[in-house]
Amino acid sequence: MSIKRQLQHIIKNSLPVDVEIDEIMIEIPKDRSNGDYSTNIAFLLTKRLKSNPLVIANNIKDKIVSEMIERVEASAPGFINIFLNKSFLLKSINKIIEKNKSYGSSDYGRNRKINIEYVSANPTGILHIGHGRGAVYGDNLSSIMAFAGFDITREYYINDAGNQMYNLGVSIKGRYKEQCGLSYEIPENGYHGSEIIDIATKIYDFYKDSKLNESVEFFKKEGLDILINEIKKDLDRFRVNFDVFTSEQSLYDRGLVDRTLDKLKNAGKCYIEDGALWLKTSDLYDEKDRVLVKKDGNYTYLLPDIAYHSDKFDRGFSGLIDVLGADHHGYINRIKTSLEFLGYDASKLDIRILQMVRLLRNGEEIKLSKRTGKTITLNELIDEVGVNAARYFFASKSLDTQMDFDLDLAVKNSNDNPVYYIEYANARITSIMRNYQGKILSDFSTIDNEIAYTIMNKLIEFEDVVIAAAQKGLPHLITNYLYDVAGLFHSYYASEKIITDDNVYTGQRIAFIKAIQIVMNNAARLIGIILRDEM
RNA sequence: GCGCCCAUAGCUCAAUUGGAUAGAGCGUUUGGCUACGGACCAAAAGGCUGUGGGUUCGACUCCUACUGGGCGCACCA
Repeated sequence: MSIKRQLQHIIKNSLPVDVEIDEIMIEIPKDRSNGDYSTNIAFLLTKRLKSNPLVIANNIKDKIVSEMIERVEASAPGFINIFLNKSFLLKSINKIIEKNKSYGSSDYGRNRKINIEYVSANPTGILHIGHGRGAVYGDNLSSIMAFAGFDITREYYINDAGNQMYNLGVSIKGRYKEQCGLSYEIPENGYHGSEIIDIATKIYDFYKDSKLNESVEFFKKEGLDILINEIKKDLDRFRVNFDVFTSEQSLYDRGLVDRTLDKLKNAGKCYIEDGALWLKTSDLYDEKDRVLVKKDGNYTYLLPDIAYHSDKFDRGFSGLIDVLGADHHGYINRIKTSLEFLGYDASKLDIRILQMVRLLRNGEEIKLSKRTGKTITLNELIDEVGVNAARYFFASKSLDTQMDFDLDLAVKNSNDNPVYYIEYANARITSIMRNYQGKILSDFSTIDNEIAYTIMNKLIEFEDVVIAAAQKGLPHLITNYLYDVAGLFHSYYASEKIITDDNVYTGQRIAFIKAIQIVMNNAARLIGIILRDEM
């Protein structure tokens, strides 16, 4: 059980009245002279106990007793401050070593099945930096929630149907004709990225000009295969993983889209106007109604999207999470409304909006544009700064932050990147371990260093940090935590020598730094960073 | 115009989602390499948290009105 959870139980038992366990807020004071942990429960009980918080705190404090607690103080205006005892902290070192890679994991999620959908970039081009942020967020959230005891399915939705696919086919065919030395044109809403030219070149190299009479459909299929492959390859390189790729076309093939349309009609939520079929989404959360079937008989993207989300619910997930860019925020209300119409609980669909990444090069903004195809690809980014630094960069910012990303600056600063600081701590530990030939001990009678205790306090917090990150969907709590641990280790390293002639002294410290290393690597793994042992 | 998001040190970002004296990195300044890896450590300077009101024991955090930015407002996805 995590430290906070344990303290909640201990405090609950000390109270004169019954409270919900989660009403007891446990915090870590910024100033450690206010305790290792503190609670504000006394403030919350003022009305029920008809007394002032400090009096309540004083009455409660002596009833808070546990072998992990050294002492408890009441502090104005009513905080209860808890100090852990040192032998408890020291014992945690053995616990960490014993649990090793599973240290920090918990059953907090009670195995609830959660589906997390992220990236889902249209296969009309390769991944650029903007996709990187969503990819890192989704991947990290998945890892963190899985570690906190949720049953996570990582999913990518491939929009391989609809008219953007037709435009892809037309664009590739145009470039193919260009390869063949013929006149060509790319339509206004076609795709102009250099990868489209690459695809046409591949087709030309293979078939020469024998495919000039092929329909757009042929080029569409060829392009789709190549692009999906490229996307998967890039994600793999970026250590972003998926369990399931769901194709939009497959929803049509399985008849789910038509069935969804029928259900919506039967629910009485559709009407016809101007030759199109509308869904009355304004009945609930949406500001206006949306078209499901266009005048020309084609479906809008919304219909298969509703079918897709229904299918996810039908697959038995108790919660769905969609990771979307800020430019899609208008989408939330229409999809939620649609799902309610079909009888699903829309509150179980959690849509996480990430703010946009503004791309700069030499301080100048690069406008993403289909027309020019100008962008910075994910691959370019990785080539320049590496996977670790790129992932850390995205992971360390909260999703509400509108970030500027200047590739030139990133390359220039890559040696100052916090990830190096973390890796350096890991490399130092590895190096010390290599230099030590003796035994690793499991009692810690000689360890008595303030920084060391601060570190132990930090290490035992890990499970709570993971739970908080999972619960709130904030992977950057893990990056912050990891950075803190690395910093503490560097301080400790400077404060006392670890390898000496004294085998007891050294063997105890080796165990300690081993525990630090375990926690650092577990945290790093959750955010897709692999710590090198050598710099 | 309407809706969502944002505004914190010179710059890039945190702040345990309402807690105690708002913290890091970069940059600037000072000190430390005969300590296991100096890509490090110790320290200083830098803030009316965009502005004005409000809510309460307590506000960067919640409400409200402004100011300034990002993103939406399709029979595109």
